[in-house]
Amino acid sequence: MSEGNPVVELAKRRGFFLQSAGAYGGVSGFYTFGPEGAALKQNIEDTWRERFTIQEGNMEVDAPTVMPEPVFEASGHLDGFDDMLVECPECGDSHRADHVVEDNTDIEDAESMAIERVEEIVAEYELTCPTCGAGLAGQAIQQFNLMFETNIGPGSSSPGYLRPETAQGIFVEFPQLAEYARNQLPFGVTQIGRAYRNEISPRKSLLRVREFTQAELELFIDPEEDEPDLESVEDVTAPFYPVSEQEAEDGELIETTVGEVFEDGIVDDPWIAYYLGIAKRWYESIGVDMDRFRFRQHLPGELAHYAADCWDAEAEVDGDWIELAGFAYRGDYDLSKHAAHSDEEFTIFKQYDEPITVERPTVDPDMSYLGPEFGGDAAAVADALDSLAERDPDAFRDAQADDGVVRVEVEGQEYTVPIEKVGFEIEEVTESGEHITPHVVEPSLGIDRALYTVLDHSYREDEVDGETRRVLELPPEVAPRTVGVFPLMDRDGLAERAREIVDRLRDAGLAVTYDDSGAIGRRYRRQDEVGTPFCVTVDYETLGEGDDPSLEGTVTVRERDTTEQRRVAISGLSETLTALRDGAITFDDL
RNA sequence: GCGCCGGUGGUCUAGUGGUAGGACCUGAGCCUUCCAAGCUCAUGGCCCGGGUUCAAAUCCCGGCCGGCGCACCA
Repeated sequence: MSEGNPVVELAKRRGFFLQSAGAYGGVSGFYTFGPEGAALKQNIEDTWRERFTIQEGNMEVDAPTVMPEPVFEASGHLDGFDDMLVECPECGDSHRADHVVEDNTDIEDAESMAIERVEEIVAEYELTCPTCGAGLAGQAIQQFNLMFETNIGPGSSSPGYLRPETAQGIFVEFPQLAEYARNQLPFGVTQIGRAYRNEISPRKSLLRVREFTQAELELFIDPEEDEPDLESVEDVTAPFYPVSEQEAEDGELIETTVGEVFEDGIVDDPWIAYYLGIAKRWYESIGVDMDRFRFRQHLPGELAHYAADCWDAEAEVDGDWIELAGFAYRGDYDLSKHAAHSDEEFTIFKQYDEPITVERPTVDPDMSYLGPEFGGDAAAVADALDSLAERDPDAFRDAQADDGVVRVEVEGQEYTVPIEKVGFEIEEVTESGEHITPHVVEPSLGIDRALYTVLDHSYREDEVDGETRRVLELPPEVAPRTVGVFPLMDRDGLAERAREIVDRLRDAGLAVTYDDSGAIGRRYRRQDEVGTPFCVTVDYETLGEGDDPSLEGTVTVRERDTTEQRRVAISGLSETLTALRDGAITFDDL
């Protein structure tokens, strides 16, 4: 992934990705996908959509990348994404100031404190640099927010942020999305889109960037009722790296099935297990090497505070394990947050099997009395009576026996209401169900990292007659183009015939490239480098002018990985290539 | 953000205080009946700004970008 890496060199040279705005010196952490990369990325997204949206019966949305500030107040990103950095005056190292405080004092949750307060604490406790031990008192703490900030409309009265994850765009629309799902759990909502994080130090090519594409599924479930179809993935095998192995001296990967890890309690939640199985199949299908892939459980310290359990999909790239995806059980954290901060309900009405009858204390205050008596506070008094009835119905019974008045407190002031003006009753009501806040299961994937991993894992170098042959062994389904069409030579009508074939194949919906420049071998090599799985060559036999007249109307189809060739009739060529691309047949079936 | 190292055509690189050469790639032509063959020609470059100097791509300073290490990665 670093400079001098042959995969990065190839990616730049052949148009997979390049650093953006190079004409202006470049900008760190932003990449442009070139023609090959954009096609590859689109194909990867299409297969994800097929697997996680269509096959799962979920619905896809497309939310804005800019959201107003309250959304991120509710989600916790406004505070949680704010880092406090303090720089050591001696050694120059920067550290998280809140971590320094929490690690060296009894103070907890320094993260949520004001900057000034943390500065005071650092001075009070005479805290020192974790690296060199120099005193940090008096050092200014710098605020660094990972979110890109902007303004919505003129002026700065309406701040907005570029979303740091796509998920919030789904959560905030939950009330309407539940309606679209006819208020039936479970339902899943997917989104593929850009997210933005103003990283301090982007590194390692496409693996750590400031703008990236996420593919996320938010599955809303009833935690008491809904279960995944685990049977459909129980035989999927994958390497698992649970906490116990990570903490062991000689911990190792456990190669086993999804069914087993769930049975053994290694993966606690059935939904997480289910999506690990789905995701493993998908990563394999797009060309991630399963010998360099694993599912790693989050260590206790890594877990977000609301997450019961979390697993990452990881791939080995250049000797490092990088995170490709996270699978988290988020509980009702997200929906509860938005319910608390917004004016909407983020619940689903869940019907009981049988309606139940309950006794419920109610009040129906006489507003024609309360109004004149309490003026502007009348409504608040009525509310207070209402909640008192729910909380402590005995207060009303006592009032009847006692002095005949009910006492409530509104903003510190006591009000007394005659019991006969309260309208207190114990009602028998029939309830057919209750409002529940669904729990969220979230598989969240990084598309750019998947793309980079696929490039890295599919790259191969062969020696052929002393020459290096570079090949991207991309699965046909995701390759930027499915087929290259060449005339054996650019004369004698071969090129014209080849162009006719290009048109036919494109009409059939295939991604085709045409090339008649230079020797045929060079053209094969060009396609090898960008991962085109098949090449079609028009030769003299095609025209009926070769040694074997029976081959008229046929072309050679060459397979990238073996460089073997088979003759195929032009009449069935588009069907054959489509079947090869979709995996309906293999090259050996020809 | 800190430290060290670096930045020459699309890619990989040589090089000097007097404005640059190669290889590959790419394009045109010739040749060529299946895996980067050959010949001819052509396109294309010293990261940006400032300083020193008669003269800077070269030396110095700053910036930008990259690699590595540290920190960060909710």
